[in-house]
Amino acid sequence: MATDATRLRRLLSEQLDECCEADVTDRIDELQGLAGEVPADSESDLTALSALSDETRHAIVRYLAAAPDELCVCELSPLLDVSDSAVSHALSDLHDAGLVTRRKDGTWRYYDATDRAERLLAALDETREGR
Amino acid sequence: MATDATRLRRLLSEQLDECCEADVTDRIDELQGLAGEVPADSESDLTALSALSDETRHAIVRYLAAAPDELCVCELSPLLDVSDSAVSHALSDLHDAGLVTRRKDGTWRYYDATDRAERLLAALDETREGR
DNA sequence: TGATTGAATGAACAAGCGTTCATATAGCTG
DNA sequence: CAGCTATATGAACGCTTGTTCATTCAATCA
Repeated sequence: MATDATRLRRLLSEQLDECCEADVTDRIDELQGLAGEVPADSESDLTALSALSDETRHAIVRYLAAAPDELCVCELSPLLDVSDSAVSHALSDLHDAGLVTRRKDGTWRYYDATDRAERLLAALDETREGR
Repeated sequence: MATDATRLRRLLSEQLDECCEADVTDRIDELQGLAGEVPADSESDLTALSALSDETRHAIVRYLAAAPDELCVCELSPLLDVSDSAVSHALSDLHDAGLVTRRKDGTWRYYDATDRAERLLAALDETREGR
């Protein structure tokens, strides 16, 4: 993290009527203390969000979450307007991101949305701006 | 959505012991009916997820959510190891995505995480794989 | 008003990413 | 085994996107 905090010092000088150097360093420490509350393993969070932010993958997860049971590639493909290969790639990415489960049954592979995926979709649905 | 469903027909022929053409079309209708349960305005969902999936923007929202009150650019910059300009760009994107609020106070602009942002972070935190 | 400063914006380049096409793998069936 | 079929995987091209640098806007104060 950058260490130049000249503007921050100026901000504090404004906020606090009387401001000594200790106040400034205290605030900096306080802010950096927030980093402790930020989860360390944010990488899996980023991959999950990134996976869900693509139109194709998002649609797949929506369908999997809406369906009462698991679906296979051949059921998803007709709904999606991209090639089977693209669906397969998308499902692999989603699986790696922990957003879908994968089950093998003969030549067919069945996929379903994970709890993590459903929680994220619920968060979106429940906070969507009314319009 | 693609209309070729030859594989789907084959799958159904396997699943159902006795399978007539009506069964196939019924299943197709059923699957396409799922589309109705998929939110129409998914564009704002995608922008929100995409905005949160970038490391810089994600960190900003984490800090804003962790801080007891709103923060300004000059308080975020020292924590982030990117230029002030990048922070400003990131905050604009987050604001457009509905993930942060913006308040003007003199020359300073204060930002805070929205409910939508906090719900998404909570969904991530509560479903993170234990490891 | 002119100077200074916090923040926003535009252009532009590099890096990342999603799709398609081609090929490979794995399971069934004869 | 040979052939077929459902997915998976790899390479590669084109588009998107995040950063930096430079500039502009906006607000305060002399």
